[in-house]
Amino acid sequence: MARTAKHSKEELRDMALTAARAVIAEKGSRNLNVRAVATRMGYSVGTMYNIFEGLEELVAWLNAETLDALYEELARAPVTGKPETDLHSLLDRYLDFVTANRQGWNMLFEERPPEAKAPPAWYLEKVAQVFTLLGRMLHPLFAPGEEAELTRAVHLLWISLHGLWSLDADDKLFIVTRDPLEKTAHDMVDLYLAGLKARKGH
Amino acid sequence: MARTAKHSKEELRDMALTAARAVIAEKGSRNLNVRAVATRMGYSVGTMYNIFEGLEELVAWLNAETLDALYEELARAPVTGKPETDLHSLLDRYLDFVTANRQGWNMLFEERPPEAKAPPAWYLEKVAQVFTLLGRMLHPLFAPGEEAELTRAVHLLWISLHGLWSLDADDKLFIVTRDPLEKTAHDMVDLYLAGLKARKGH
DNA sequence: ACCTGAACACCGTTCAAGT
DNA sequence: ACCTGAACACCGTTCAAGT
Repeated sequence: MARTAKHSKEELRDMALTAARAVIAEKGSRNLNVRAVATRMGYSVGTMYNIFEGLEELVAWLNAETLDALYEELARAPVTGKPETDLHSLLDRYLDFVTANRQGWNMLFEERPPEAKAPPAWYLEKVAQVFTLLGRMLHPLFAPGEEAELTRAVHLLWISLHGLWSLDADDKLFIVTRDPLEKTAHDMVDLYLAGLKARKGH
Repeated sequence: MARTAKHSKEELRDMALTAARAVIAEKGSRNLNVRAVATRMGYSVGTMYNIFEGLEELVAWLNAETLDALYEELARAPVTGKPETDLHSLLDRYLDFVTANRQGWNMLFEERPPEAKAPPAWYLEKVAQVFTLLGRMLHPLFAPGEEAELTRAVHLLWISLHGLWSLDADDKLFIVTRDPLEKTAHDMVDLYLAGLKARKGH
């Protein structure tokens, strides 16, 4: 029943990713499994292991696509040079993206390598890109030569927002507050801006 | 081979929780499973379902114990009335606890109910308790009648720290920064305090 | 009433066998 | 070379059968 290769490996990978997204859309990311993807793309289980090292790699590819889409969305945010304006409009794009890509977004947080395994270089790069965006927006709040402080501020803000995303992805935000995600995100940025400006005054 | 009940249901539950902690200590929380716990406590698989509704309930009990131990540790933090001092010493207890209870701590973040299922009342209470502690410490920074603002500040700070805990639990903190958890936590609190004081100045 | 353990329904992954 | 699908090694959970 074997067939001659009708598709290149890249095509097969795309087919698998498309099939995976369909499965997720239908049954949720928790019910994503190798057999369902294989069936949907019209191949057998074994072929999945020809395309990917295993399920984890398939998920990694999905997450890479999600991160790319996110960055594209964020990079379109305007930079006026006014940190308040810029950060809030960046945040709005973040929030729009999260709303529009619920399942994919949640899957980013479900990634849990079995053992402490270093993430691939491309992953680190994608994260660094987002940091660069934030850094550009916070830049006016810092004097020349304060690059270390700027970097630090970006990291702290990112970690804080991560707390918010992560609670939201787990549907646990309501345990902390009844306020909507959007309001909480903007409040958090405001508090950070206040703290950073106070620091500048020194 | 059935035996007459030598243990009450409470005793069985304690035995199961102890066995579970032993399994976790040996093989990690990801390798916790019903069969391993049953074997270690000297009972059969079926008995586990006599004690608990399922694996998830066992994990919930473990997490409840962890949260209790955490609160006991935190509640011993001194309250001098100086927010800077108090918050940082609270943070130190947090960090000590996390270091001393790695596995249990991580498990708190792995909890992922299959469907959006409301957490039990006791869970909400335990979280609210921690908020109360934080609120007591931030209290001096707010004028009388600003209770809503105080509550808001507590929530935002808690969410931010959650971002830090959650990255650390996933062994992903190093992606953001090479600074140790402790330093980042204290820096975050400092930035918050700066923001809150700036607000007060208005 | 309590406990057992075989059995069921799933998984991810492997691999000998087919074309 | 590529693909298949049975088989393996695990899981969580159930339940008829034992005491």
